[in-house]
Order: sequence, then C-alpha cells, then structure tokens
Amino acid sequence: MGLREVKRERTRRLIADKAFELFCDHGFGRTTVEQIAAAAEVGPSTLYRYFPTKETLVLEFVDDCLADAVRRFGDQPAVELSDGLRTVIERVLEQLETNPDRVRAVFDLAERNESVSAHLNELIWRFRNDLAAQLVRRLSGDPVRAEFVAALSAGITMNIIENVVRVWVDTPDAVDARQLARQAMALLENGSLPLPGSR
Amino acid sequence: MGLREVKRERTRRLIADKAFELFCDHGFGRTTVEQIAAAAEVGPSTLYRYFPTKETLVLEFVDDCLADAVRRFGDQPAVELSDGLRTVIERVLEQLETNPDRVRAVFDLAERNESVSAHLNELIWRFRNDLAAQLVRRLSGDPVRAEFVAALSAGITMNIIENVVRVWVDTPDAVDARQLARQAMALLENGSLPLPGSR
DNA sequence: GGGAAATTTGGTAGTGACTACCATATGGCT
DNA sequence: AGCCATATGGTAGTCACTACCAAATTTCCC
Repeated sequence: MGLREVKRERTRRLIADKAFELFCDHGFGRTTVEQIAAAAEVGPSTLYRYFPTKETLVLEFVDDCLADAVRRFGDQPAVELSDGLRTVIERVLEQLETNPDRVRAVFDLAERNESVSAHLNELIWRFRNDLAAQLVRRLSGDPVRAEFVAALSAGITMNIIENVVRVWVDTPDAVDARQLARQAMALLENGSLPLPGSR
Repeated sequence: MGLREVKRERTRRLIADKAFELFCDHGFGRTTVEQIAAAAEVGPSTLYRYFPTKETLVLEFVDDCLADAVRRFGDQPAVELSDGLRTVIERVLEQLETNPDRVRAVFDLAERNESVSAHLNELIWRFRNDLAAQLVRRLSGDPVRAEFVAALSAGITMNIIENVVRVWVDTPDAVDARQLARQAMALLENGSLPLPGSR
C-alpha cells in the first residue's frame, strides 16, 4: 500500500470527524459543507469526491459496522442459519459498542433531521437486502419462494438489530446490547410476541 | 365544508397527479418543481405550500394507504392482537390494490432514485412507530418491556407488508397480495423461517 | 349586496447542496 | 530528473427550498 492511499484515508477520516464535530455542536441543518470543508482544510470539491452527500458524513460509521458484519456472515457458509443470523446481530452490536457516543450521536441527529433519518433507514434497508442476498444462496427449493423467505428472515433480523440499538442508545447507560438482543430472540422463540396470525 | 376546502383538495390532487405524470415520463431527477408547477398551472410557491418536498409528491398515495390502515387499527381496540395485526396487513394491501399502477410506479421511482427510496423507507418506518404506539397501549406489564415488544411486533408486521408488496409489484400480474401475506404469516407460525436463535 | 377580515396565491430574492469542468499540484515510477 | 497517474482547488451553473411581500379570492357579518 502506497503513501497515496494512506493519505487518502487520513483526509477521509479528517473530513468525517470534523463534520461530525460541527454537526454535534451546531446541528445538521445549521452546518454547511463549506464550513466542513474549511474545518478540514480542503476545498468543497474535494469533500464531494470523498462523500457524495452530506448525509453520508453522518452515517459512515454505522455503515461500516453493518458492512463488516454482513460480509463476515457471507464468509462463513458452514454454520447453521439461526446461529449465523445470531452472530450477525452480535457482531453488529459488538462493532457499535466500539464507539457508543458516535452511535448515540447518529441516532440523535437522525431524530432531529428528517433527511438524515430517511438515509439511515435506507442504509438499514440496503443491508437487509445484502443479508437477504447472502441468505438466499443457502436456501434450497423454489427460487421465488427462497427469495421471499430470505427477505422476511433478513427483515426480522435487521428489525431486531434496529430495535435493540434504539433502546440501547436511548438508555442512559449500563444496558448490555447483546443481552437485549438475546431477550428479543427469546421473545420470538417463545411466541411471546404478538404476531399477525394467518388463522 | 366550504368551497375553500373543496378547491384546496382539487388543486392538491391536480398537483400530485401532474407531478406523477411527469415523473413517470421523464424520471424523478429530470423533472423540476418548476415544470410540475407549470403543468398544474400554479406558482412554485403554491406547490410548496401543499407539499413540503419533492419526494412527498411521489409518496402521498402510499402514505394515505398506510395511514388509513393504522388509524382503523387504533379504532378497534376489541379484537385479539394477532387478528388486529392481520387486519392491518390486509387493509393496507386492499388499499394498495385500489391503484396497482400507482404503487408499481412508486416502487419503480424508488428503485431508480436514492432519495425517493430513502423517503419511502422513512415513511414505512414512521408507520411502524405509529403501529407500535397503538400496540403498546394494549400491552400490560413493564412499560419498558412493552415498548420493546410493541416495536418488535410492529416491525415484523410492517416487514411482512413491505416484502409482500415488493414481490407483488415485481410480479407481472395475477398474484393475490393477500394470499401472499397469508403465506408469509404461515411461514412465521410454522417456524419455516430461518430466524436468529438465542441458543 | 357591500365591506372588513382571513386565507390563498404568485412573485422576488436569497441560501445552500450538488454537478461539470479545468488548470494546477502532488506522489509514484523508471 | 522526468513522465504519468491521480488528487486537489476553483469557477460557474442548476435546482430544491425558504422567507417575505403585495395582490387576489373567499368567507363572514352587517
């Protein structure tokens, strides 16, 4: 790896960090990309080469956490699906726990700004699709049915992650995210969750 | 109801319809709000009084369908939760089947434009919250746990709706959306869905 | 019907995100 | 050193969206 990529990664981080700082201090809507570029000491056009939209500056960390977990799920085709999906959940939470303040700030910004919220939801949706794509390769039988099953499974998995994280970030402290996730899985297994019934 | 509100509703529909037409013909990104305003024979500032963003022009119909179903769920506190949730799903699908072309076009536009997709996902998320809020009022016990349970249940319910609709709009024709939903519910009940296991 | 009050409308001027493009500077390799 | 690829900064422009104002329209009350 050359000096070039090192520098590239450095400026990337610098921009994202400065942006985050400004967002937290003055709010998403009250921070302009010019201000961010100035704070990172780069031109606005350089900033746009690294981040296609203002929203991606907020979501990069969460994006990375999810990407890592889904990728590692794809790399482990041996395990049982239910174990694999639990592992995905645990890995995401593990990654997020790496930087709790950042995660809290992301959800905070999403709560206050509709566009950020929208792009966060889209990010989650995209990873649901990625996970479904990984799942469908391990399902046999009718491919149409398999795709449907995979989408539903991936949706429920991401649903657990999302709700656990939302509870986790809203709670002052001292809540173990992975324990919360296990509770959610248990609720699902026990049939303690009100679910639409086919009659 | 006065003449005023009638006229208001008329212009609202006119704007939304013209916008939709232009979006379908030339794409979301290639249509400017000025063009929409001109087509509806109103000033741009009038358009913005009815629709806060360009994206809401696309999503209004789906929004209305979901709003109706969730509202009616709230109005029927008597039934069993599993029946109530099934009814929500069926009502949404029923409403969407009112205008299949429109729904197909909405998901088409969302597929081609990231911002539309993001706002569609946010819309779905907002109704998940609304449904969860309705649910939590019918759950007893620890309120923190109830909120968690409600969020998970609402999430799974909306997940079924979303996936059924996505399959439905992608299929050329002749698929009964409500039957598809019953299949999804059956898969969930039978344990035929790979789900994360708590071990 | 007439006239005041409230509401709706169209227009203007602006901000700020984002794009396309170009000239320059910088790092990587022989 | 010198050449090539890439990274950078700047300019000009488009377009979504906001704040504001003056004119038109509807409603209400007499």
